[in-house]
Amino acid sequence: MTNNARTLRTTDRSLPIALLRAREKVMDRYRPLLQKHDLTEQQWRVIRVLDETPGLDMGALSAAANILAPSLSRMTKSLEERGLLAMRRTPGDGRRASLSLTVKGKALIKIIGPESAVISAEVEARVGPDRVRALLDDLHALIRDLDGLSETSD
Amino acid sequence: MTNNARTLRTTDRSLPIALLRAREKVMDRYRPLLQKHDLTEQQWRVIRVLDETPGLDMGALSAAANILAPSLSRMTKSLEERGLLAMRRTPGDGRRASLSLTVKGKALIKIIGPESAVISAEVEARVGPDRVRALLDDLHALIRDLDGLSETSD
DNA sequence: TGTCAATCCATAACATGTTAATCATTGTGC
DNA sequence: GCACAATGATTAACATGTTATGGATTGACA
Repeated sequence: MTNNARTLRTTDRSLPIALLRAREKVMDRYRPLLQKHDLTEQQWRVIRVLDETPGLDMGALSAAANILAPSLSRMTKSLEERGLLAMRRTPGDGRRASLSLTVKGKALIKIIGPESAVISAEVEARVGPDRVRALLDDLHALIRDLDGLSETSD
Repeated sequence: MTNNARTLRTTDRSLPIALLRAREKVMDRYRPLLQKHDLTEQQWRVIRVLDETPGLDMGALSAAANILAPSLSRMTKSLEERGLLAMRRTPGDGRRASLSLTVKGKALIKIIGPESAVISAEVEARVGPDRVRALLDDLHALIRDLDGLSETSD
């Protein structure tokens, strides 16, 4: 190996890689469900967020669903064509768009939601509910601690 | 909202979403470095893994770097063209490929590795070394617990 | 009120994610 | 030795990630 232990970390102890692998392992459980309904995980995220908070604009939705604006533009277009969400210009501001689920979109939530909850319960049962809770808290704490992109201490 | 608390989880308490957001926050710190060297994070992962374990075949590299085989095929082709890695057919088995870094690839590790370690140290300082360690352990435990794709308990 | 920067969104271009299908090579059973 | 399944890698096709750029609307301000 080119490097030694004092410089580059082993991939095994790399935080980004561990987070990626953990996420993939979890998502593997949900993928069959989403596939059954012809949804990508990103599309499902958009729909869920819009269910939680209808009327969001692209910027807010992008932040809430963790999807970059260019991807979101493409996605909303296709989801609109599928009749799952509606997009209209804001009355006051012609630049801004207001997004919300259609009846069909809300119906999808009602169908997939419970099935998704079953999978979540399975994961919790396997990992342990308390450990899942603790992990969620730790992750949110990590996010808080890293907030502010370039505020290094020096 | 269409759902209630007993069915679909709030995006805030969704494990996949939390893992995604945490990962993005961490990666934001590394992105400028990689960009400076014209590498994507995936390319960097491939290079690191090959540094750790030279001679891997596509399947093993795919698993170790968490990159699906089709993506990896494209990437190795481009990385080979850039002179960073070398690929040759296995003597014994004409299907299999053996991948390893070139001198130029190893040189890249020597340059980026220390800079990457600095960023890791910054992240640790911000989050707390013990908490990072605990989080890594928890993530690996999660991965272990979820191993085996469809082994539900019923 | 006309100019100009700022804001919000969309598009472009290329890399990767994802599933399905294909191709080449190897192993198996007969 | 030959058909045939199995294996490892690639290709195809479409969706998303990512940065840079463009277009339209708005807001500030002289």
